[in-house]
Formats: sequence, C-alpha cells, structure tokens
Amino acid sequence: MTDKNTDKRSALLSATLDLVSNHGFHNTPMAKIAKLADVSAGTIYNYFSNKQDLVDSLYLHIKDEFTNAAFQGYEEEMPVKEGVKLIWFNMIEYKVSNPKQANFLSQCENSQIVSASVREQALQHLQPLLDLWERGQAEEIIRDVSPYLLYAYAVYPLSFFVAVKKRDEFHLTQEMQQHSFEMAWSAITTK
Amino acid sequence: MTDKNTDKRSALLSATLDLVSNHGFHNTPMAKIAKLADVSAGTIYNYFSNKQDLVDSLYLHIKDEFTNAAFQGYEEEMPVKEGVKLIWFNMIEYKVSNPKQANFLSQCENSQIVSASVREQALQHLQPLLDLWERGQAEEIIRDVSPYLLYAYAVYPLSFFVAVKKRDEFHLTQEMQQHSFEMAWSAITTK
Amino acid sequence: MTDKNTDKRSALLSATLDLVSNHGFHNTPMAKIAKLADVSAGTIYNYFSNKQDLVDSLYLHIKDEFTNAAFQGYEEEMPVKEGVKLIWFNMIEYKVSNPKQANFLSQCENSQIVSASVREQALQHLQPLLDLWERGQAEEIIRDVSPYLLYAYAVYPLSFFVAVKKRDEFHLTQEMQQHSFEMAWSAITTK
Amino acid sequence: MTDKNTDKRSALLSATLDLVSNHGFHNTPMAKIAKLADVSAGTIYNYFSNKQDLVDSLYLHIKDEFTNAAFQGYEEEMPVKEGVKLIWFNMIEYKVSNPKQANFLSQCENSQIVSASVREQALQHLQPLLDLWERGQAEEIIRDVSPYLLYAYAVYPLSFFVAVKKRDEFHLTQEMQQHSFEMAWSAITTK
DNA sequence: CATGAATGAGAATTCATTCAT
DNA sequence: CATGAATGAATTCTCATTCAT
Repeated sequence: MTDKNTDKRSALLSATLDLVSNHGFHNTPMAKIAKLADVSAGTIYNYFSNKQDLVDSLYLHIKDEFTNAAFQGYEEEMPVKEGVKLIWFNMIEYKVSNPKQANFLSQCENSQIVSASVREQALQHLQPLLDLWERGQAEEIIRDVSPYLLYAYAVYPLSFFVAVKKRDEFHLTQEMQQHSFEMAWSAITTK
Repeated sequence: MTDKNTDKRSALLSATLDLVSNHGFHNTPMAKIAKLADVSAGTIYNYFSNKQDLVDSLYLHIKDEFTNAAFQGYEEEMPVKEGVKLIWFNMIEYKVSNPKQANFLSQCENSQIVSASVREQALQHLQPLLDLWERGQAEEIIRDVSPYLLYAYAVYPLSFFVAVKKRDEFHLTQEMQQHSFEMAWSAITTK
Repeated sequence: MTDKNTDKRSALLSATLDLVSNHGFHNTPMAKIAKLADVSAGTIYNYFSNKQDLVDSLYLHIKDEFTNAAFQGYEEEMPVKEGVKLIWFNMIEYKVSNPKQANFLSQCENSQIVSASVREQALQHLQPLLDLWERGQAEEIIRDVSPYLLYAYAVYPLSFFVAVKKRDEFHLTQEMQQHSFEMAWSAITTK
Repeated sequence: MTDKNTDKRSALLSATLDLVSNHGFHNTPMAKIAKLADVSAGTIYNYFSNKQDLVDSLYLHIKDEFTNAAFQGYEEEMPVKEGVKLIWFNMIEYKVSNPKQANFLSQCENSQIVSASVREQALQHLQPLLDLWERGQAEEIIRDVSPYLLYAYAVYPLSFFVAVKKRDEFHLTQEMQQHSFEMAWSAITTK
C-alpha cells in the first residue's frame, strides 16, 4: 500500500525526468508524463499540487541524490586537496552515470524552470564543500576569492560536459577526467 | 523602404531579446513580441517564417555580435597569452555591458530553445580562438587537451557569472575579473 | 448503529448546507463536503446516490424544517389575519435565525440547482397556508386573486431580505419586521 | 467592419443569455457559447477577458436595457402614483416580453454569478425610482420605510412571476397584472 | 459499511499561425 | 507589405464517481 503510493510518486518523478531532460519543461505536457508513468492524468494531482510543484519536487530529489553522491566517503578531516578531489570525482561520476539527471540539473541551473525558493533551498546542500574551500583558504592552499569564483571554475564546468555529451559531440574518457580535474585544481589553487 | 524593412526586422529581434531574456522562450508569446516591436502580429511572418526561425535568427545575430566583440583588436600574430587574455576580457566586457544578450545566450546554451543546426553553425565563429589554442599547444604554453576542456574552463564559466548576476546574488568587480582571468589561465596553461 | 447511520447522513447534509450556502452549488466539490463532514469521499455514496440527490435531499429536509417552523402554533380555527400573521412571523423568525438555511432556499428558488420534481414536491408543504388564504377569500378578507399573487407579495419578499442581508447591506430590525408585515398584509387584504 | 465587430460581440452575449438562462451559469461551458454564437472558442477571448467578464458584461447590458425600458415615458414631474404605476408596468412589460432576460436577471439576483462590484454598479440605474419614492414619502403618499422594504414589495415580486412562468406553471394575464399592481401599491402606500 | 486512490471526461484559457481586407 | 480578427489544437487542472481493500 505504502509501496504503491511511493511507486506512483516515483514513477511520476521518473517520467518527468525522462521527458523534461529530453524535451525541456515547456515541451513536456502533463498528459505525456501521466502516460509514461502509466497513470491517469488526474492522478498526478494526487501527488503534486501542480506542474511547478512536480518539477520543484523532482529538482529537490535529484539535487539531494547528487549531493549525497558528491559527499560519498568524504570526511571533514581530510586534507584539502584530497577532499576536493574526492568530491570532484564523485560529482563527475554521478553525472556520467546519470546523464538524464545531469542534464535536468543543467537545464534548471540556467533557466527559470525551478522556483527561486527551491533553488535556494537546494543550495544549502553544498555547505560542506563551501566549508572545505574556506579551510583551504585558511591553509593558503586555495585562492582567496569569492566562493562564486571557485564554484564557477571547479564545479560549473561539469555542466558543460554533460550538455555537450547530450548532443553526442563528445565523450569524456577517464584520461580526460584526470586532465579536467587538474585544470579545475589549477584554477582554484594558489600553488 | 529597405531601411524600414531593416527597422522592423531589428525591432522584432530586439523585442524578442527583451522578452525572452526576461521571461524565457515559452513565456514569450508572439503577440507580445509584436506589441513591443510596435508591429502587427501578422507582420512578424513577413520577416521570419515562424517562432523558431525568429529565435534562431536572434541567436545567430547575437552570437555574431558577441564574437565580433570577442575578437576586437585581436591579431593572429599576437603572443598566445596576450591573445587569450584580450579575447577573454573582450568576452566578459561584452557580457557585463550587455546583460540581456548574455542572459539570452546563457539560456540557449543549456536548453533546446535553439535548433541544433543553428547552434552548430554558431560554433564556427569561434574558430580563431580554437586556432589560437592550437598554436598555444604547439608552443607548449597551453595544455594538450581537447578544445572542449579548454572551452569548459576558459569560456563556459562566464555564463555562470551572468546567470548568477541575473538573480542579483553577485556583482563582478574589476578585481574579481582579474582573479577570474588568472584562474581561467591557470586552468588551461601548462606553466 | 442506526444512530451512527443517521449521524453521518446529517453530518453530510449539514456540511453541504454550509458549503453550498457559502460558495454555491457548483463551487462545492464532493470532496470538500466529505472533508467537512469528517467522512471519506466514497462514503457519501452510501447515503446518497449522487450529488443531485444529496442536494435534493437537503432541499427537502430544509423545506420541511422551514414549513414546520412556519406552522408552529398555528391552528385551523384561528381568525384569518391572526393565522396569516402568525405564519408570517414564524417564517421570518426562521429565516433570521437560520441564515444559512434561508440563503440556501433562496438560491434554490431561482435556479436549476434542485430538480424540478423535488421543488414541486416541496410546494405541497404549504397547503395549510393555501387553505387559510382560501378561507380568507371566502370571508372576503383576502383579495380574490391567484394564490401565486398572494405568494408573490406575502411570502416571496422574505427571500429578498435574506439575499440582501447575506451581502451585509442591510439589517432587518424588529420594527422593520412589523412594517414589513403590515406591507404584506396590505398587499393581500381587501380592506 | 465595425459592424462585424459588434455583430460577434452581440452574438456572444446573445448566446450566453440563451444558455445561461436555460441551464445556469455553471452548466454553460464556453465551448457551447462559442458554438451557438457560430464562432470559434478562442474568439470569445478577443471580446471578453474571461467567463466572468462575459457574464458581467451581459448582466450590465441587460440591466441597462431593462432600466431603459422601465423609465420609458417617465418624467420627474409626474404625480407619484402615476410615476410608480408607469414604471411598474414598464417593468412587467419588459419581463413578460423578454423572458430570457428576465430569467437571467432573476438568476443573478439570488446568486454569486455576477461580481459584487458589477451588481453594485447596476444598482445605480434605479436611482430615479429611489428618488420618486423619496418624493412620495415627502408627500406622505408612500410609507416612511427603508427603500429596501419598498423594493421588496414593489419590485422584487416581479422576479417571482418570471421564475414561475419559466416553469410553465402560470400565465400572467392582463387582469392579473392589474391586480398585482394594486397589491404592490397597497403594500407601499400609506393610504 | 468505510476508505481514499484512481479515473478520465470535460472545463477554461492560451497562442502560433493564417488570411481577408 | 501591414493589419489584427479568427482559428482551433493543445494545455493545465478539476471533480463526480468508482472500486479494490
């Protein structure tokens, strides 16, 4: 019973992810979502109050999943570079293994799909990384610049890989991931 | 007559830019574009075959403007770093001075607003930068990695600044621009 | 058990009255009725065959209550004017004391909310008043006109007071009730 | 051109009148209105901003028509009784000759179909009658009671006739109209 | 009897596009 | 070329009713 409940909810989230990441928010009618989730159109509204709520919920869910993956194995006592490296590879691993999710997040980042309040809420999940950067700055390992800049050079580029990969123009090999991390690290470190 | 022609066409492009960058592609009805351009709805179809064509045209136009700005003062004989620096600051200067255009481009980058073919077409405008990178690689100044990686770390982060700025969370000072360039350069250089 | 039965039925009727008199028939979803009655949506259909039946039943119930109140203390042997006066004040007393019921009846009177057959059925409850009028006509105290006219001037105006009161434009004082009765009586009497 | 404009607008108003007076506001979908007006569904929104606006407009239009009819031939210098009589017969004449309009008004009177603001607006059309009553009170011909009471006994009963007639239970003959006026006059006069 | 999730037939409204003037 | 009313398909969302548990 509870399972069935959860089942339909996640079927809906999953269908939404599929469709939005492939065709974009506004080219994804509720009817299609319902169909793909094998559910009646009206049923959606038993789980989400409207389309915005559905997408917001999906965003929060994925952001949560992503952040969990990102901090897998991370401990606060780690040396800064080791921590940054772990998180960075966790992130790219998640994005490479979950292209739909990655694409969805990427779409949300640069658009007004997701409610402002929800996006803000999701931002707080990154706090451990911000803390780590701050420690790195204290240890003079990481450049003493705004976290926005650090984010722009250490995290944001990942979105580009995914967006490009979507269009089959590019495949990110293991070796390239290594290079990519080195570039990210060079950008943000003082050394 | 030709002038009037051009006038209406650019009025339409300008109106589209205004509305799309503020409200997104799908929240911008043709009727509003027409109104803002002070033109009848039907008239749009004398200049563009449909909404997609209108947006594609706008994208090409802006991308062209942006690339022109980016290569302002650039000459092929320049030393690599000097060239990269010039282009980078040109780019950020354009984006800071033209927030609507920057926002529009940013929206197009990670979505399916613009036709795939058109986006590809626009990519070729960057050829001089790709050439410069290639020269930099030959001179062993720039990392020997895929241009996608170079792009991801040297150009793509600019979009983040704009997207964030749009939401009033952040203002990019002159000093930060300096830091930012240093980070970009550190990412892509071998030194 | 029977009590519980009756309990739920009247809880449903009461909830319907509340909601319909406040928001109108078509702005009152079954789900809300169920919620207010503290009952599951499906349960309604154990007591009423559909929404129409529910509202029809409510109408009959209230009309019954209203008529009972109207004839409270009335005896067939009463002098005509006394009888008319008693009934008239009973009616207005009921409507003033039960604004929700009054409003509901008023809404039903001029619309297609209630089935035609049910409305006809309810009309018969007024028979004693019709008889009284007839006696009054025999005694040449009451105008020799169609009972429809008598109704229009002696009973129908009450609905107006309620409808107006609903909109807070008007409060019917004791003195006004007196005047109002005098007006009603003047309309229908021969004297 | 202008005619066509007006034509469609009035065709829509007329269709709305037909359908709402027959089936009620909430049983009258926009699609049916469009069909009856021989117009596409979307066209409605070129003339009215939404369903509420359409009905409000219709109400104002009819109320206007009704009031014009009511004051036909009326002059402020008329003796009070003559004036009241003229207006009263004008009103009933209008309602008898225009049953759909009468029914529509009657439905609006006791429900929340029409916006409160619009109803208030329409009320002002009756001002000449209120003025006449006031004069009658000054001359001590008309009872010194709230205009609400006067309205309830002199105007409101007309709605009942129409509502009843709608259900084919009753036909209002010329003679009955005479009686009816006498009743109304008896109700409101001091004599 | 009671539940409440599921259904799916509409309902109001929007909007890109056409075409007669 | 310019106009803008007209179109009608598509979209989001509601709600009376059913039925498996």
